[in-house]
Amino acid sequence: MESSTTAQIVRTLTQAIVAHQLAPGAKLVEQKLADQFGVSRTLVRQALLQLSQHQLIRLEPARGAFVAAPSVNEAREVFAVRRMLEVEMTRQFVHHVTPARIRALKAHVAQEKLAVDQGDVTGRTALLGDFHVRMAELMGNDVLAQVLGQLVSRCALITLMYQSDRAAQHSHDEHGQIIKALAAKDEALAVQLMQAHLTHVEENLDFDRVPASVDVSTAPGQFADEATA
Amino acid sequence: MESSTTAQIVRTLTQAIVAHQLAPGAKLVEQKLADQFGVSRTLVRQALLQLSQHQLIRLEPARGAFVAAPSVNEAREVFAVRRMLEVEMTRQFVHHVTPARIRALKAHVAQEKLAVDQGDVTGRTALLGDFHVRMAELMGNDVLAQVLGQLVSRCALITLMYQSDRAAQHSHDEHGQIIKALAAKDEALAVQLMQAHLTHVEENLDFDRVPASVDVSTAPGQFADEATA
DNA sequence: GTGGCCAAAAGTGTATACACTTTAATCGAA
DNA sequence: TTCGATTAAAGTGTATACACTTTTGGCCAC
Repeated sequence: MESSTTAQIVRTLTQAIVAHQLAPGAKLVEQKLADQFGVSRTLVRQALLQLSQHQLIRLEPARGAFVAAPSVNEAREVFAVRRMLEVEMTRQFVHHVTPARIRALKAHVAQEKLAVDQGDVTGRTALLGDFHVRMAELMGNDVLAQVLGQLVSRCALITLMYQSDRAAQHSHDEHGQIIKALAAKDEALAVQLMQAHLTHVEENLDFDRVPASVDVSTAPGQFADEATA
Repeated sequence: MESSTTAQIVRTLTQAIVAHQLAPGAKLVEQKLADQFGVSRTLVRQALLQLSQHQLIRLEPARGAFVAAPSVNEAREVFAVRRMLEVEMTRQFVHHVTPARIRALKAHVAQEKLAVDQGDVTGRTALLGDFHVRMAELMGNDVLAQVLGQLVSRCALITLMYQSDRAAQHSHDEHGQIIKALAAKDEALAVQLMQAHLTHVEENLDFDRVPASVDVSTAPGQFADEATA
């Protein structure tokens, strides 16, 4: 279950950040994290360094690590890049459709449905993002999957900062439609649906909502206390 | 000139790797690097961690750091992703052309010409790659520039491993043509040229050449001795 | 009260120390 | 000689120590 301890810390913190157990802007104090994980600051620092490269935290010299609070502008840029990649990915996917791949996507969307229906915000957000990464993996391009994975992580943070609540179900539905178009090998439709899907996700972000307004106290996770800084 | 020491080490090592002063597969021993840079292993380890995330080195647990030797398959994947991004980027660039931007690109290509004419392999490779990153920057999408920057770094390593010598001039020429098409706001032509350009770069890679055959001893750089391991 | 200065506390940045793993070298037996 | 085992050397992984920076809290002057 655990690979290199550092990787485990990165995973845990990533989840905590993406799930908003750690609020954007919250400070991450090395010694406190070290105590929580039962390791020395050395490993925590390694983890923080990686998280900063994933753009999930900001590292200010001599001041510390702070959970990233992506700007509206940055959000738009991330989505622009995703559109570039995913529209083309969808186009190519149509020509590499196999029954097994369609099955894999359907299985994934089934998981999404579970999370959405149960109101599992954390799992839901992760799964909705992973759908896109899964497509990349199924196309057999690991580099694409990796790049997309990074972008989707950043989107998760952005989404949770700005997304209005009812958008999840909508995203889930659109994934289903996309799969149908892929299965039918309808390139034009699939591309158009993916394009629209990404646009919807972006448009549904409510950039007027003040980021700081997200309520942390309702998520009594492992790190809730940390987020109050 | 130097920001955080670690970043400086990353830059220096990146250059050394991309310029083949450190041969693919060469082992990087932490203490030796620490001595060379006049710092402790702590900072070297931070740098190595970052380089591994950039896919420029492989980090094998308890065994050490080794300069990456990208496989043919990985090379193709990287180029596939670049094509996805850059074709679309080119398409959009046409609609955002300004005289200043065209001038900036021309200035860059002028630098390329200098490096190519002088036979400056290191500078040449860096500049030929940076052309694409520059386009992203000029479009004002920092996220795109960052993602592309990573991919281009990996390409530099790949290119230097596999690229036949005469390809640099060709790439340089194609950059010039692309700029012309952009200046003329000819979307179809610009896209087609970029598409062709990336295909050429990829096709010109000679995957039959044994990677280990690159000659390190002719590059008497700061780290030439390291590369013999 | 308010603003600014000084000192103590908290926290980060880097180096060092030490345990553990891998690698190599040496020696003995077949 | 060659193979295998044993042991020393080299190297990595993690913790700790300590210097330096930032933050905080209190005190005094105004």
